[in-house]
Amino acid sequence: MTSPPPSDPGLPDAELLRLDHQVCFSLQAASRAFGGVYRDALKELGLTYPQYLAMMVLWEHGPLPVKTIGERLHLDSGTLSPLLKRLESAGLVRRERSPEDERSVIVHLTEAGTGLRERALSVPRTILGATGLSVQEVLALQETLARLTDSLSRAGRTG
Amino acid sequence: MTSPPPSDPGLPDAELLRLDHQVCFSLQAASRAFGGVYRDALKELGLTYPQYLAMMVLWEHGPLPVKTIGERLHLDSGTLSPLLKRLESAGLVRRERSPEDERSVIVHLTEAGTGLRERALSVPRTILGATGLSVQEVLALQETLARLTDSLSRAGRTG
DNA sequence: CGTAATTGAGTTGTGCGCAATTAAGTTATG
DNA sequence: CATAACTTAATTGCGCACAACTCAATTACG
Repeated sequence: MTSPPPSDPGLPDAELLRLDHQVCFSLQAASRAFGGVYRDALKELGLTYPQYLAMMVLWEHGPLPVKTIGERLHLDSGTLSPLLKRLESAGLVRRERSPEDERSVIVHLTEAGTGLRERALSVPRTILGATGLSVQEVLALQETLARLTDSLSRAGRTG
Repeated sequence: MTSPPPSDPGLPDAELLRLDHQVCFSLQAASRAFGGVYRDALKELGLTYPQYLAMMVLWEHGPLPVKTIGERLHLDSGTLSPLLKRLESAGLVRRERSPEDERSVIVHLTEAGTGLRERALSVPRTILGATGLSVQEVLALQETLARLTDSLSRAGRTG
C-alpha cells in the first residue's frame, strides 16, 4: 500500500475538474488514432487490430487455449469467441477441444495463419514510425500508462 | 515540420518490433481501465462515459448542433445520432431542427438534463483520485498523448 | 433561375468490449 | 460413488466506433 497522492492540492478545483476527463479523453483520442493507423496497415492482411493481437500471441507462443489468449490480451470470451471464429472463417486458425481437458479450446495456427506472419513483419516498424516518438518517450509513456492502469484497476476493484 | 526521429536506431529490431505494439496495447489497457472506473462512477447517473462527455459539452456550452458536439468529441453522426437518441429517451436532452438551417439538429438540455449536472459534479474528483497520478504527471502525459495523436493522425492522412 | 456540389443527420452493417447467463467438463468433498 | 463447487467456452444483449450510404437542405455556379 503506497500512499497515493491525495486530491492534489495546489491547483484550483475548477482546474482539476477538467484535467481528469481530459486525460481519459486524450487517451481515447490516441487510442483511436492508433486504431486508424493500424486499420490502414492491416487492411492488406485482412485483419483488425484485435485480431492482429490475437495472431501475434499465437505467432509468439504457438497453440494456446482461449483462456490464455484472453489473459494475455485482457479480453474475455465474449470478445474472443466471435473474434476467433472470424479468424477461423478466414482460414487463419483452427479451434480444437483439448483431449486432456474437454472444457478447453486450443487455438492452432493453420498454414495460412503461420504464413501471414511474414507479411505482418513490416507492420510494427510502420506503426512505430507513425508515432513520431523517441524510444525514450515510448518507454516513459509506457511506464506512466502501466502505473495509471494499475491504479485505475485497483480503484475499480476496491473503490 | 519538425524532423520526426527516424526509425530510431540504437535498439535491435526485435526490441523495436515489440515496443510499438505495446504502446498501443498499454494505451488501450489504460483506456479500458478508465472505462471501468467511469462505469462505476456514472452508474448511478445512468450514463455511459461517451454519454457523459456529450452531457459535459452541453453543460458547458448550452444548446449545440450535432455537428459541433461531434467536432468537440471527435465523433461522427454514426456514433452520435443513436447516442443522443438514447439521451433523449432518458429525458435528458431534446433535439430540435434549427429554423435557420433545417439540416441542423440543435440539442438542448431538458430540466432533468440540466439538473443532472449537480449529481455529476463529484465524478471528476473521484476519477482523478483513481488515477494515482500527480498533476505534473497528468500534464506531461497529456502533452505526450497530444503529440502522439497528432503524429498518428498525420500519418493516417498522409501516409 | 436551375442545376451541381456541398453540408448535416440519419441509417445500416461490421466488429469490439463488457456484463450476465448458460452449458459442459473437471475437481473436491462427504 | 454422488453431489457440490469451480472452471472454461460460448451465447446474448447493449452500447460504442467507424465506414459507406441515403436523404434533405443549402450554397455555388453557369
